[in-house]
Amino acid sequence: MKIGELAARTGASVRSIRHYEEEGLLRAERGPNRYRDFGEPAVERVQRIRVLLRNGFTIDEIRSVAVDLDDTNLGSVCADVVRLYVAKLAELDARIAEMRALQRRIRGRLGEIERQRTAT
Amino acid sequence: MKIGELAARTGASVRSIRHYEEEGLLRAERGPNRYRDFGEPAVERVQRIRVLLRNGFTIDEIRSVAVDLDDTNLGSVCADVVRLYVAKLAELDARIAEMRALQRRIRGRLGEIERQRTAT
DNA sequence: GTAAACCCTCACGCCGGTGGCAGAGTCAAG
DNA sequence: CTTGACTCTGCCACCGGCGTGAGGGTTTAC
Repeated sequence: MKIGELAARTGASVRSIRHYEEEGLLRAERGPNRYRDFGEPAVERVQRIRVLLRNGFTIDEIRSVAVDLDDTNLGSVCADVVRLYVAKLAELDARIAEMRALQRRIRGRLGEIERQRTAT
Repeated sequence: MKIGELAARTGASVRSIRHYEEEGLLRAERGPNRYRDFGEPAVERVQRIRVLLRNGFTIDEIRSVAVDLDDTNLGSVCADVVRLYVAKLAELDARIAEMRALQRRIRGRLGEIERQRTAT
């Protein structure tokens, strides 16, 4: 499929997809007209890349776990990848805890505002 | 306190703190020697700014809820602030759910790697 | 056969910093 | 009274993950 279709099906912008390819996270065939041609698995691959990006992985880190982006090729990861995963799990724990605390603060604040609005 | 101490106590860089002040998130007295002079509450204020930044608020948004950064001055927020808070709560919900799903995926992957390592 | 829609590359801009540098003032200790 | 650590303003440049636009080629639909 061409880049526009991949963009539409993943929610990523065309620009982002080109960026992922430039950065080596994604591979594309090229026809005689230099257009990128992506296979079906690229859809899930892009979605997974975006989930990782939203949650604290950098492009470089994603490249290092690239083998895990497809469901083929399971196995054959090095100790570095394992260490990265373990570190990211801890990071995610911390971020989740922080977000929860922030939610509590905001909810508390909204409650106060509501009480103030009602109590007059 | 002077900017260096505030930086040390909050973990923010001196540069960042100047940036927050320029952006109007933070106020500082100035002595006769143009040095910034922060009060004790600035410590918590900077920490709160950083929590918000890490969790999806932009500088502009933080400025708009600036009145809520201190524990004084509660009350007198406009409807825009309430809308922002409500939207951010939903965003945080989504982000937390996604992070949990990602954790599950990573844990699953780590489990597979472990099984593979053990089963040979 | 032409207009719209798509694709290409190149290259600059944004945000929330972070760093560095210059040139200068200030403060505390020896 | 000097030395070193700190502070000030102002500027320029970098990062990542894109957005945006220029200037061009290709494909598709009428």
